[in-house]
Amino acid sequence: MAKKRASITDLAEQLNIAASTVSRALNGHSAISEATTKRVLALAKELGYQPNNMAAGLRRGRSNMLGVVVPHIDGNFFSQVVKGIEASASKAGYHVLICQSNEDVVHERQNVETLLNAQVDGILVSLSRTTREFKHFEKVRKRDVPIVFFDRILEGYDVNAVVLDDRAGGYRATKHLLTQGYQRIAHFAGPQHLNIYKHRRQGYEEALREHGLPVDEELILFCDMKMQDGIVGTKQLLALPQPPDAIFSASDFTAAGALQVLKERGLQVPADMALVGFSNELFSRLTEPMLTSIDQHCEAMGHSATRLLLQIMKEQGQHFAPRHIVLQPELCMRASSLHQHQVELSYKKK
Amino acid sequence: MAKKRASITDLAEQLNIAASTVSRALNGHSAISEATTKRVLALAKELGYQPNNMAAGLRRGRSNMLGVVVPHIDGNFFSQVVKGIEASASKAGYHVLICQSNEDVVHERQNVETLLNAQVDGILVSLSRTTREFKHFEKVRKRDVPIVFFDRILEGYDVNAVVLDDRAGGYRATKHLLTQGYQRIAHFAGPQHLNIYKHRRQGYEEALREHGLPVDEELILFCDMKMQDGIVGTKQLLALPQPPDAIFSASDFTAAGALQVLKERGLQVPADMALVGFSNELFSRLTEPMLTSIDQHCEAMGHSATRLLLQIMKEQGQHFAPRHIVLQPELCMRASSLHQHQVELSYKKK
DNA sequence: AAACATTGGGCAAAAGTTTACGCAGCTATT
DNA sequence: AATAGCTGCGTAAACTTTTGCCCAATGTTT
Repeated sequence: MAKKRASITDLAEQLNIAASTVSRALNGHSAISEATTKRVLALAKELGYQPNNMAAGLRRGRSNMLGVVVPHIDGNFFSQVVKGIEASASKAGYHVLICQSNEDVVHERQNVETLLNAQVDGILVSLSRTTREFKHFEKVRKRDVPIVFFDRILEGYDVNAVVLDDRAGGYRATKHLLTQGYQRIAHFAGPQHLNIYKHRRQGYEEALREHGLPVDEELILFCDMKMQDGIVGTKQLLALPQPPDAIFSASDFTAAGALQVLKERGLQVPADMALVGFSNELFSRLTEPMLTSIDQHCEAMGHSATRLLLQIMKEQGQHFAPRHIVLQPELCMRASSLHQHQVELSYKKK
Repeated sequence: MAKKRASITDLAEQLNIAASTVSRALNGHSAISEATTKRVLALAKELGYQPNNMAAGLRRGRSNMLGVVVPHIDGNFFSQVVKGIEASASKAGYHVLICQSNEDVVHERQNVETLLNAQVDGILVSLSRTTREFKHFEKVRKRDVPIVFFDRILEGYDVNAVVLDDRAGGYRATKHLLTQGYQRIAHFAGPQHLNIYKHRRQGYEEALREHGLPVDEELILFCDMKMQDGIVGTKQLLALPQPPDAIFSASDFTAAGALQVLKERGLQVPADMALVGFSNELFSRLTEPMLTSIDQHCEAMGHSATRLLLQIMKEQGQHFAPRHIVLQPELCMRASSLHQHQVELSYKKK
C-alpha cells in the first residue's frame, strides 16, 4: 500500500507553480507573496507533506544529526549525560546518533569513521579508557566537522571540551573528611592516564598538603574502580600496621566494596572509618549508612557540551581558540562521613 | 581548508570509466571484471573515498537508520536495553537514532513524527506511562515503516513486540516467598494500564491462589513505584491490624523504600519481613541485606527487539502476522528473602 | 515617456548515488 | 552463416531539495 509521500514537486504541480516557489514558501525564504505562501502551506497540510530530509541534506551538505561516542551507554553517568545531550539537541532541531566504544580505542576509531560517514554535523566524544592518542580524530579535523569532548579528555591537546573540575571534587571530598576530624585518609585512585582520576587524586593530595598532612603513598591504591577492587583494597588497608580512619574513593563502586568489607569485619561507618565516594550513583542514597559522594551534574554536562557544540557549528570557518568549560561538582554529605549527631545536610532530590 | 570529499564521479573521471561502473564495482553488484574492480578499489582507498550516505539514501529510499523511542534513557533498564539495541543494530550496519518521550504521550507522538521525518528504516518503541491509545502509530503503519514494541505495550492491539513474561516474574517471586514459608504477602503494584505491572500483579495473585491463599485487597498497594511510595506504603502496611510478613514489590525502588522504613523501625529483614523487588537494579546487590529481585535481561531484550525488527524489515511487503517474543525473567535470590542459613543462590555477575 | 527599482516567481543546475535499459563485441550453438 | 546468449560497461533517468540567476510585471523616479 505504502502511500507515496507527497514531494515538493507534487505540491508545485497541483498549485501550478514551480517547485522552487514551494520550497521558498515552506522555508519562508525569499520574498514570496503571502497569498502564495498560504496556498502552499494549506496544500502541504492537506497532503501531509513531510520534507525529505535526505534530499535536503544532500543538497545542503548537512544532515541535522549530531554524533555521540561514549564508552558505554548503560550506567549512571553516561546515560544521564546522553539524556542531557538528547534533550538539548532535539530542542535545537537535531537528531542524536549514538555509538558505544565499549572502552575500546579500536571501536572508538570505527565509531568516529561511522559518524563521519553518516555525515553528522557535529560530534561529541567521551574517550574510552584505552585511548591514549588522538590520531583517529585527525580526520575529523580535516573534514572540518566540529567536535567537542566531554568528561574524559586527553591532556596536551587543544580541543573544545566540557569537563568537571575533578580536582575541586577531590579537594572538597578530602577537605570535608579533614573537617570532620579524620586524619589518616586513604584514596582509591583510578587509571592515571585519564584526566578525571588524575585530577581527583591531585585534589586529594592538595587538601592533605594544605592541612599540613603528608601524602602517604601507602594509602593511595590504584585500581580499576570496580566494586571488587574496593573489597580487595579495603582488606589491604586494614592489614596495614596503621590503617586509615577514612577513605576517599574516586568511585562510588569501590566505596561500596569498602563498605561491604567494613561491615563484615564489624567496623562502624563512619565511627571507625569514614567513606566518601565519587559520582553520586543512584545507590549511594540506598546504602546503610548512606554514602557521601560527589555529584557531577551529569545532565548539565550533556546540555553544556551540546550547547558548546552547536555554538561552534554556528561559527564554522571562524575557528576561534578551543574552549574549555569547567563544571563544578557538588559534595553531597551523607551519613558515611558525618559524625554521629549530624544528619544529611545536602539532600539532592533527583 | 575542508578537503572536498572524493565522489564516485571523481573516481570515474580519473579512471576513465562511468560512474555507474564505479558504483557497481564498489558494491560488488553486477558482473564487473575483476581487473576494473581492483582498479576502482585501489583508487578509492587512495583518495579516501567515503560513500555519501545521504545521496545513496535518497536514491534507495532507505537511510540505514533505526529509530528508538524510550520513556527516558537514564536509569538501569532502558539504558541497558538501548545498549543492546545499539550493539545489534551497529553489527547489522544500522545507526540508531534515539528519542526520549519523558513519559509523556505528547512527546511520544512528536518523537514518532520526527523519526518518520528522518526516514528511519524501522522503529523500536517502549511506550510512555501516559500512553493509552495508539493513534499516533497509524501513520507509521500507513507509511509501511516496520515497528516493534518492547517491554511496555498496549494490549488489545496486534503488533510486533518483545516483552518480558512479567506474569511469570510475579509468579516466581511470590512462589519463592511462599516456599520460604511466608504466608501473608503484600504487593506494591504499579499503574495497571501498563501491561508490565498488571502482569506482575496477576502472577502474584496466581501464586497465592495456587497455594490456597486468599488475595487480600488490603495487602495490594497501587502506587507510582518511586522509592517514596515504598516508604509510605510500608508504613501503611505496618499499621494494619495484621501486617504482612513479606512484600513483593513490582519495583526495586519501592522495595528499597520499604527496606529503609523497616530498618528505622528496628525490624529484621528477612526474619520479620521478607522483601523481593523487581528489575534487579544495580543497587539491589548493594543494600543490606542484599535484595532479592527479578532480572529482566534488559540487554537481551534490546538484542531480541532489534533482531525482530531487522527480520520484519527483510520481509517487507509480505506482512506476516504480528509476532510476540516473550522473554523469561530470572529470579535472583538474595538475603532479603532467604531464611538465615541460606546464602545467595543465584549470583549473576554483571 | 524613458529609465530604474522592486516584487514575485520560474528555470535549470547541482548535490551523489543507484539502476533499468541498452549496446557493443565476443563465444557458442544450430 | 545466422541466431542466441553472455560479458562488461556506458547512458540516462531518477530520487528530492535548494539556490543562483534571470525575467516579467508593476510601481517609482527623473
